[in-house]
Amino acid sequence: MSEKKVRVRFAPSPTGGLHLGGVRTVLFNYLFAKKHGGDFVLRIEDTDQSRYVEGAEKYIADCLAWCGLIPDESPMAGGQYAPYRQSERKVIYREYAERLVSQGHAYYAFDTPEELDAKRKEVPNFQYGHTHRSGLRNSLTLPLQEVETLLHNGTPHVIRIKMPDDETISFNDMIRGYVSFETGLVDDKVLLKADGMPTYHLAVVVDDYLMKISHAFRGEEWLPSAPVHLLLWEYLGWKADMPKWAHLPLILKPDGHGKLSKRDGARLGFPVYAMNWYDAKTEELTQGFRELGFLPEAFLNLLAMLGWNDGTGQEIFTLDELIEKFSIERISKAGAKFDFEKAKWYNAEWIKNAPAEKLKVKVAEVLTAKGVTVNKEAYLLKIIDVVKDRCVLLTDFYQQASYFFQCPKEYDINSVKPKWTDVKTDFFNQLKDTFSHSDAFEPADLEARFKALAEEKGLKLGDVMLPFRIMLVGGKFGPHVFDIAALLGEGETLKRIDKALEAFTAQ
RNA sequence: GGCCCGUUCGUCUAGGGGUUAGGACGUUAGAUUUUCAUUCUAGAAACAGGGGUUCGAUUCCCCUACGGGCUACCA
Repeated sequence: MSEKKVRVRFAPSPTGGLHLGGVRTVLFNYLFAKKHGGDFVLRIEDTDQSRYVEGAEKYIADCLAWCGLIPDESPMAGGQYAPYRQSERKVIYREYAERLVSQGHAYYAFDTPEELDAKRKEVPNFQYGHTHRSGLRNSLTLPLQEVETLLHNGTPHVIRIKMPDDETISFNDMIRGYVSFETGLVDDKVLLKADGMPTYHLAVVVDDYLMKISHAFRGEEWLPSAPVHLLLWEYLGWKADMPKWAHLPLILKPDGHGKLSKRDGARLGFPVYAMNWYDAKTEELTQGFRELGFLPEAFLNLLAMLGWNDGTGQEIFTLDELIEKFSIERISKAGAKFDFEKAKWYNAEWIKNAPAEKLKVKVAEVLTAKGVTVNKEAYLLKIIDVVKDRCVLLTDFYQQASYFFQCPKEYDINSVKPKWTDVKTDFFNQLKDTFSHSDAFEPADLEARFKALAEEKGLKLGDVMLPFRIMLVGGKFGPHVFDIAALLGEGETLKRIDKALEAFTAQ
């Protein structure tokens, strides 16, 4: 059993955008698989046709691609255990459901949803289980003849598992340790729906078996239905092949309580989905981490730290390091509240530590998207190096770098105009002359000339430094002014002084 | 309501029978930077409560409280 090849799966249902909790589940699956030389498969659980959303499947694949978590097998890439879309495996499930019925572990139930709704209203704490199933319309209560007639006539029905009245079922969760349940308290879950599609409960067991899944990671919200799955593995005769379970702690809302949801992002002003998600039905766009300006490396890094650490205090990890150091034993049990401030810190760290070469394509995209023309790569690289320390998000490069490519359109005029004097006008006019005599146009030389002139004019350095910055940048931010001037070059610097002077001295 | 899971600074967490309970984010105060950011230094800040077990519990056990999840022909 221990020689069994590691195979894990991420099994989302294509119902909308991919939540950060989902990406974390992918990550942990992926890390575990890669660490053990195993396979990572993507399986689409589209058994609920009413919830199917067009485009969601491609979106999920795109998210994984952006993150660099590429499945070894998937509906798109195919694989030995295809198909990987449950809707395309529909015929498979019925056979196993029927097998369970014939073995007495499951039964046909003919109650309509309406009847059950009524029952739930009428009976407090109603459960379709050993306490109530004897009073309902199913193959356990109806005469054999009638069941056969109903079936023969194509009467809509479901197949439900028959939970034992009084058994204790337990297992060893890789994260939580020993967990146990009383079967009498769990209801007879539907296995096969009236439309012939399996529910998650049946499909997950059948497919995990057929696809030889060795370890199953999923959110903690699945823990209560684990006994159903355990029983199914047993009844189907596959117990020896059952994957090891790992129920991941949930990602919670930063404020208040409960699972983090898409709505929280909108409410609190941060993304929850990996990438932008456009809902055609509601015409609603939900912003993603990618579009907000996160690096995929940072996104993965911060997700990994939500519920896992390597015990050393290290917080910045590359994907390769995560693969190397990942271990299930170090996953925490408690849910984690999502902290967007810390998320931004991770991104800032990744931007700060990335070589300009790695950032150039993304930065160029940010700038061009805003209408800034970027054509000289060597220049772009220098600019990135000089401003990346002040960017938290990739989109910050617009504000931090665009003035290197175009003259500021607006000036922080309030910071200069009230204190403007003719002496200053005079100073800057002469500065142009001094600067044009600088041979190299290097920061140190420019600074020396600037200082000498200020002294000559009897101006305090502080009185002209800030105006000079605003002339070149437009606002009170950016690297050292003389570095900026040098990067801009003589022509552009003089031009900007002129242009700003006009604005500063206008009535 | 029932069942299941959980509980160390505001947040993410390390630790684990005897510690000044450590780190990070955020925050506060300084230093550097004649802008902003980075960087650096310092500070405030936590073992939910009650019972056991023990010479000694934050650590082990039980209870309570609190939090979360599930309770669909959704996943």
